[in-house]
Amino acid sequence: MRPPNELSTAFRAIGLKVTPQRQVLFSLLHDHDGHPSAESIHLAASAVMPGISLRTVYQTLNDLVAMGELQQLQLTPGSSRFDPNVSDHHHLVCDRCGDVRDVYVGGVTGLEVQGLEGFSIAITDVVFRGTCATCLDGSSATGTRTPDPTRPT
Amino acid sequence: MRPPNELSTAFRAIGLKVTPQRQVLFSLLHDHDGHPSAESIHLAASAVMPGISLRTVYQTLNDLVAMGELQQLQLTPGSSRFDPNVSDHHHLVCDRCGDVRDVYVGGVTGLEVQGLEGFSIAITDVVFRGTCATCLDGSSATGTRTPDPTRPT
DNA sequence: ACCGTATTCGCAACGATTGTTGATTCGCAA
DNA sequence: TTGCGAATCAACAATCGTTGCGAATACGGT
Ligand SMILES: [Mn+2]
Ligand SMILES: [Mn+2]
Ligand SMILES: [Zn+2]
Ligand SMILES: [Zn+2]
Repeated sequence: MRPPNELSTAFRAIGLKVTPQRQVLFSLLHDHDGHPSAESIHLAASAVMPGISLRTVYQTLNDLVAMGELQQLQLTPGSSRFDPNVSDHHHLVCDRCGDVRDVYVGGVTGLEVQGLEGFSIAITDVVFRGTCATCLDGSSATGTRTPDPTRPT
Repeated sequence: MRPPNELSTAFRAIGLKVTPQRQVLFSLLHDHDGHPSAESIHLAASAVMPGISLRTVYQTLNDLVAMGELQQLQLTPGSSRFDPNVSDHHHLVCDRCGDVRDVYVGGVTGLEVQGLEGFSIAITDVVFRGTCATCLDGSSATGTRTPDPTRPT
């Protein structure tokens, strides 16, 4: 994501106004290297600007995604994750704790794809799923993912 | 996914019962090469067995996923897609119509990953996003994806 | 055939996200 | 500086996909 001042210009350029709420979000997202959900962004924003509504957070996130300043990720069931890093990178997803981390991958353009049949590829997403270092250590301690309570115990 | 008779044996082996509803689902999923949602599976099942509940469909899909007979995919916001193809393959996702197709990819194990830092990779998912042949042809005709009605027009 | 237990089904409830509406505020171009 | 349209908020309602719950029913090992 570009820095707050450039985002302000970009917003005005397409007829969107630069409000205090949006500035808070610009700033929060700009120096954030994680993959927060809308809810957690709202929480962080509320600390800086009490009273900011979740509705407004969603609105601005949607705007930023539409402008290509923010990436929206669907890596797990449940809520979307938003990624201020729009450079060419990929993701590690921990099965245990749900953590998402950036990873840089070489050789993506060299993948041999069979069966394209006229499909025109715009972007390639690589997702590595497994277990993060933290969850490997205390091998059953720190995980925060809940088990399936579907079946009787 | 394995054929219905083998699934029946596998279900009984872990203490799950083989009901008519489940047999219908086994059969429907076995010879299905697409990536249906729970809803569309329920629709197809209802044609064969009127009255089968969506709840039961979800239940059995979850069982099959837990057994590794079915893959659950989160490719887009919205509903999960279920994939009876559990062989080593990857996916094409059309941005316009939402269609999902199988694709076989070589060179996945040769990807150079930087920044693993102790992360242990179990599986690698590659998702190619772009435009399918059908949507490229009638270039604005066949797409069935709805635009964002978020902002005033 | 019997019985314990898994399953089914319908409905309620859930989490995430968006729609609405009206009153109020505010950004910003002219 | 002023005026207009956009944005916010509050307060809900609604939607979608999925799961929880409980009473009735049906598998299947014996
Ligand atoms: Mn990222
Ligand atoms: Mn597939
Ligand atoms: Zn972890
Ligand atoms: Zn298409």
